[in-house]
Amino acid sequence: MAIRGTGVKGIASPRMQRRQKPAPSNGAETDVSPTMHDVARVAGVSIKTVSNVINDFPHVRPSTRTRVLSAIKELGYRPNLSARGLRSGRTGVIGLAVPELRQNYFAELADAIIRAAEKHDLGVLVEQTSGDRDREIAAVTGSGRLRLTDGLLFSPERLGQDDRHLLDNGFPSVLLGERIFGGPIDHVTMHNVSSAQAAVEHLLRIGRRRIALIGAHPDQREELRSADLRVRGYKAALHEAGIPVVPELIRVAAPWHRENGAEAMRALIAAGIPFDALFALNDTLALGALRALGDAGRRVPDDVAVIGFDNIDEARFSLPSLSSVDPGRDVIAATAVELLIERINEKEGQRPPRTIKPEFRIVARESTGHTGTDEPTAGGAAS
Amino acid sequence: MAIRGTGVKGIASPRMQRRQKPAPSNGAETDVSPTMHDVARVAGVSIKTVSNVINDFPHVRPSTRTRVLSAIKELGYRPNLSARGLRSGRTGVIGLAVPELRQNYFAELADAIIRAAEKHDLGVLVEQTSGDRDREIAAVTGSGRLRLTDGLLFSPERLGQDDRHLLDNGFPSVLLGERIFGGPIDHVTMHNVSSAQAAVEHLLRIGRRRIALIGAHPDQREELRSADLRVRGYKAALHEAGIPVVPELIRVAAPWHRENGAEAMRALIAAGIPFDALFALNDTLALGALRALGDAGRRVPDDVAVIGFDNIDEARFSLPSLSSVDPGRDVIAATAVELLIERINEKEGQRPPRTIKPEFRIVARESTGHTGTDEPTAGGAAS
DNA sequence: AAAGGCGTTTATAACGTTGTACTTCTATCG
DNA sequence: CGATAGAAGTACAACGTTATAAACGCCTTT
Repeated sequence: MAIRGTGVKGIASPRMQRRQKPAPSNGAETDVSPTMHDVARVAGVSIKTVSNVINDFPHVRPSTRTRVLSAIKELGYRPNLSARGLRSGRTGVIGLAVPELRQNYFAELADAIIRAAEKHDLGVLVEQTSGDRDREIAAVTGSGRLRLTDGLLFSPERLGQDDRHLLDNGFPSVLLGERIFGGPIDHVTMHNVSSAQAAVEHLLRIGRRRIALIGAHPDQREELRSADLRVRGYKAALHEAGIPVVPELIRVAAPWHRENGAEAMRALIAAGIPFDALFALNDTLALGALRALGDAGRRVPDDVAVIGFDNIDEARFSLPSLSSVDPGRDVIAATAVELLIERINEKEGQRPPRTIKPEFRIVARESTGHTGTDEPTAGGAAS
Repeated sequence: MAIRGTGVKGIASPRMQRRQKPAPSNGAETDVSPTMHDVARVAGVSIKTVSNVINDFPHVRPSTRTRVLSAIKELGYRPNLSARGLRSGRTGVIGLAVPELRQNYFAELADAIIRAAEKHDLGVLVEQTSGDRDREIAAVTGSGRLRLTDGLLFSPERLGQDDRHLLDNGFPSVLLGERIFGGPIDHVTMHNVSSAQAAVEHLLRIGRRRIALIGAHPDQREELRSADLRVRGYKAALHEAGIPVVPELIRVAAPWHRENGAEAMRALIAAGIPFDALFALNDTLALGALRALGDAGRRVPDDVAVIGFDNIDEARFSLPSLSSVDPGRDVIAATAVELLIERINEKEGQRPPRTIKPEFRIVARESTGHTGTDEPTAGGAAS
C-alpha cells in the first residue's frame, strides 16, 4: 500500500550497500575495491580463470594470463584476504604473544620473528600480555583476539611448569622461552645450563675467582626455570674449577629489570662481601648492576668483570660495553616460525612435541676486559 | 561406467572436505571448530539468533539468550573472524608499519599503540620496513601484506616531504613521526620546535652557554624534518638568550643511532671546540654521545650537561641517567588509534586531514645535574 | 472477536574467494 | 580424416558470518 517514495514512518528504504558499485560505463574507476568479478569482466574471462592466474595455476594460456594481469593492474585489484581466509581456512597471519615490547629482549625477539615470518609470507599479529597471568592464559587458550590467526608463538612470563596443560589447546602453537619445559607442544629454547657455564668459565679464564650472580629466583626450590638452569650452569663451572660456591654471592632479583639489577648490586656491595666478577642472568640486570657499580665507584672491568645474558643490542653500546651470552636469537626466531608452519600444515598425525635449542656463543666485550672488535670467545651446544 | 570403488586412473573420487564434521550422535565433541550452525542446533534456535546474542542485539528473550550462551560454552564456539570480516568488511585489525622494533623508540611506540588499540578491541599487525624506501612505499600504498587490515598507522623513516602524494592511497591511514608535514592524511606528531627550545632553555637555566647539538641533517637545506625543526628550536632558544649560534657546535649525525651519536661526539671533541652542554636530537644519539664523553674522560654533567629527546625507557637507567624531552608517547599512540578509527568509520564525506600534537614535558635527570626523582621541569604546547 | 502493534525469531541472500566437476577447444596420432 | 587425449576455461557450490525482510507470537485495542 505504501506509495513509492519515502516511507511513512520507520520504514527504512533498503539502505544502499556501504560500497556501491556504479555501472562501469565510462573508463573512470570507482573508489571501491574491485573484486575478481570486475577483473574477470574487464579481461573477458571467468572469475575462476582470474583466480587461476593469481594462484599461478598451470593450464592458463600465456595470452590469457597477460590479459588478466593487465586487467588486475588497470583496476588496481587486490585480493580480499578475508574471503580467501574464509574459503581456504588460512589467514596468512600468525600471532605472537609476548609480555611487552618495551622490554628490549622482546622487542628484538619480535623483530626477528617478524623478519622470519615475512620470508614465508606470513604477517604477525602482536599481542602483549603485560606480565599478567590471566592474559597469558587468555592468549594461549585462544580466548583472546588471536582467532584470526593460523597459529601462535607464545612467550610466557608468568605461566610456569605447572601450567603445562594449558598449552594443549588444539591450536597450532610453539612455545618460546625458558619457563616451561616438557610441555605438550613444540618448544624453541636455549642451552641455559651449558651457556651459563660457558659464561662463568669465561670469567674464570680471565682470572676471576669470587664470582657473584644476580637474578636467582626468590623461592628456593630448584625448578626448571631459566633462572634455576643458569644458576646450575654457574655452579657447575665453579665446581669444575674447584672453587667453592659462596651462597652470599648468589643474589635474588625478580623480575629481571634494570632497577632490580641495580638494587641487587647495591645490596651485594652493602653486604661487604668481596667479589671480582658478576654473572648477571640477563643483560638488563647486568646494565642495572653496571649502573650501581658506577655509583659505588667500582671500576668495570678492573675491579669487577661483568657478563650478562641475551646479547641485546644495547649491550654493544653501554659504557663499558657489556659481554654477554648470545643465545642465537635469529636462529630461535627462524626455527620457531618454521616449526609453527609445519604444525599449521600438519593434517592430523600429531607428531610428538619437539624441543630445539640453537647453538650459543659468548660475546666478549669491555666489561670482561675485551678491547677489540666483537668476537665470539666460544661457541657451544650440548646442554 | 566406472564401477563403484577405486577409479581406474586419475579419476579422483570426490575428496572429503578437509574438516569433516561427524554427526553429533553422542555427546562427545569433535575436534573441528564448531560454527554458528552447531550452536544454533544445540540451542534449538536459528543461526541468526545466535548471531544476535553474540552481537548483543536487543530483542532477544533472556531465556533464549542464556540457552544460546550455554550452547556456546558447551561447544567452545568461537566466531570465525575471516567470515565476519568478509561479511562486515571489517577485520578488527589495524596495521602498524615501523622501521624496526629493535630500535627502542619504535618498540615503545608499538607497545603503546598495541595497548591503545586493544582498548578498542583492535588487533595490531606489525610490519617492519627496515629503513628501506621501497618497503615503506609498499606499506603505505598497500602493495604489502596489510590488506587484511582496516587501516594503517605509518611511521616512515625514509619517505620525506616530497613523497606526500604517496600517502593519498584511499585507505584509512594515519601518519606518525616528523618526516612529512602537511600531507593529505591525519597526522599525529609532536611540538618539535617549542619542545626543542624548552630543552635548550633547560640547559641555559643551569648556566650552560656553549651548547652543542648533535643530530642535524647532513644536507643543508632547511626543511620540515624533525631534525630541522629541532635545530630551529635550538637556535630560537639561543637567540632569545642573546647567545650567538656557533656553527661548529652544530654537528651532523644520521641516522640517529648510537654509533653515530658517539661518532659525532668524538668528532666534536677532536675538533677542540669548547662546549659545556649537549642537546642531542634524540635519546639514542645522546646515549652514544654519553659513551664517547665517558671514553674521553669528560664528566657528565659536571663538564658537559646532556639532554636528549624522546624519553625512551632506557634514559632512566643509563649512567648517568639521561634528561630528555618527553613528547607524550602514550598520548600520541592513543590519539593516532582514535583518529584511525574515526577514519575507518567515516562514510564518505572526507573531512580534511588533521594534525595533532600532544603536550610535551622536559624530564630532568642526572645528565643535567638533577639528582632527585623524576620530575618534569616544564610542560608545554604551542609549537 | 477481529485488528492491529510490538517484541521475537527465522529463512534466505549476500560478502569474495577457491575446489570440484564439467565443457570446450586444440593438436596429435593412427 | 576421425578419434582422442590433454590443455584451457567455465559454472556452480561451498566457506561462516551478518543484513534484510518477512513471519510468528502474544497482548492490547476497538
